Amino acid sequence: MAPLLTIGEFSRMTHLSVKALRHYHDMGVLEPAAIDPFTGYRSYDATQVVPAQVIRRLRDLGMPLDSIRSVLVAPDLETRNREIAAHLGRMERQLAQTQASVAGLRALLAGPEVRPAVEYRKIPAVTALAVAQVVSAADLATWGSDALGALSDALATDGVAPGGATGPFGALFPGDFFELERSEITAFVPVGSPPAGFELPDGTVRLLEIPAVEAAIAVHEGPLDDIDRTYGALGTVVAERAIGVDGPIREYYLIGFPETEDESKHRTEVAWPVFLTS
Amino acid sequence: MAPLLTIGEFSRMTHLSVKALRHYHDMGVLEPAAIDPFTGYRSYDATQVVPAQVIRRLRDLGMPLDSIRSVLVAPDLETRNREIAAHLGRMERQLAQTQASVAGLRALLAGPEVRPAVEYRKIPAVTALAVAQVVSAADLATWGSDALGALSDALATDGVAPGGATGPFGALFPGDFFELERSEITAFVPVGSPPAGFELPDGTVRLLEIPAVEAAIAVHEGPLDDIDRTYGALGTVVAERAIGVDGPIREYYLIGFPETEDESKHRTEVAWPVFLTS
DNA sequence: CTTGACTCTCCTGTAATGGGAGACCGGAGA
DNA sequence: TCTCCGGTCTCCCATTACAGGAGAGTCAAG
Repeated sequence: MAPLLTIGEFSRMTHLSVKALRHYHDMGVLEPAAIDPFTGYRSYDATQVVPAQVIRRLRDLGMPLDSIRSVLVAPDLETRNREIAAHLGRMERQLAQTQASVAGLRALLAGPEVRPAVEYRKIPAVTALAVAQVVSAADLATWGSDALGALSDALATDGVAPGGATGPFGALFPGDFFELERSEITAFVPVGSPPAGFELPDGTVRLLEIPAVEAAIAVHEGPLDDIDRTYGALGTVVAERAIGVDGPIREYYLIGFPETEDESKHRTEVAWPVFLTS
Repeated sequence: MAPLLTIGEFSRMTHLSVKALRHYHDMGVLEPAAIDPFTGYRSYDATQVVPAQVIRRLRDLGMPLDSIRSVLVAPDLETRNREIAAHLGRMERQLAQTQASVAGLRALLAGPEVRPAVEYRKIPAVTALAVAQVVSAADLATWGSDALGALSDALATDGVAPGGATGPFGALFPGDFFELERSEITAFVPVGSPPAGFELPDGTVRLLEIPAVEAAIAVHEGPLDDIDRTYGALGTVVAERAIGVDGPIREYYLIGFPETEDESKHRTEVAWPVFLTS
């Protein structure tokens, strides 16, 4: 009453290649209903057609096999839907980034080389609330908004910063972050000196002295996805003047998501520390 | 006046990892401005920042390095834009397929198991105009519409088919097409017997005798992306009744794109040849 | 001269298969 | 019974665009 199918028959029914079915077996995503202990022949059950087709759909959506396995073993519909929704969210974000890339590409190809103005300026030392964590480039955006939230919460805590923020939010990027795509990033917001002996309640937000620095500075206009253009212009100017570089690169978010959703209105100051050699 | 940059400096300016830059060098996508013949150290030029950023954008769009190389060596803007447009077209199609997959997935997960009705019927032999080619699963949709066009053109040719088509368009899929994702597919349209000795002008369209066959048949409703559901149901029924399988599987496009753009209205008959063993 | 930061090449690993080799299995015809 | 052919098995290698790390050479400053 439950006829078993050979891998070839099952392949025809599900439109999954034999190779793929064997791979799904190895990965534990779709186990054959039976395996002949002597010949190793796989046998599938007609009831496995539907799961196999679900797998096909999820693969079409680019979901990795590991995630598919979790989805399939999820007992209840709720967990299952949550996993799928999470994946669709990732897809959506990826699509948004694709569109941003297209826009950035157009600007880069058609653009008349509008070099942002670069100035040399000394940034004074400040006291700041800060959070630091090792972050990879892929997680930067997510981590950034989390960090911003944490800093905002800390700011709002009574007694921490009597005068509120004394400047825009910023972040420190060690040089090797751009080379390795992964390094410890520090997000901060400058505040007036807090009452002596004051202790922060939360463990992640610390009080940090951001040292003074002399830097080449340019303001990036537009979405952060395009910020490499400003880095390039800044780096070119720095290189042309033959000036040494030292210390982490800083970004100051003059206008960001808290101010407006319209990314084209965003303004970010990039400060590239230098010390004059000439 | 043209200062050379180390790979690390260039990495910081472009937000491309050192590893990626070396890889681009190996692939011939972005050659360093100079290479020290003794140490092998790569040196980059400030003018290479913009090309590097273009590469970054194209990679964000998922364009393979081979294509990026072609784009970069393209001398004129026109060729360049054509390449990019072609890639965006591919992306768009992929997006459409993603959406279709989401819809299909919902139907599969939420669906109340609406099994299409399966009947056993004998299909009589017919004479048909046919085109055949080895096609891989990925190219199936494209090839299908091309083949349909070729067949329509042949039909419209004077004297070929005095009575016009005598039935819907169809296609033959050898069993191993679904297992290997690549096999020789035959698209055909039945016609009345043409005048004796008549010769077709075009080389690709041939006259073919489609043999009679006894088959299990089900009608698939909706887009072809979901046709594996009908294959599964059909295969399950065939397997449950313990019936042998022989010959290529056939699809008849009762209602397709020529009739309506609305894919949910499409109707495709799937005929799975069987010969009764009981 | 040493140290530490930087760079080099080369090898391995990733994810999800495809391609192919060489061997085994099962049913059908001679 | 032998043989043939198609189906299946397990391995191993290739793909893409890098990342990670080993081991060694290079550069500039103290």
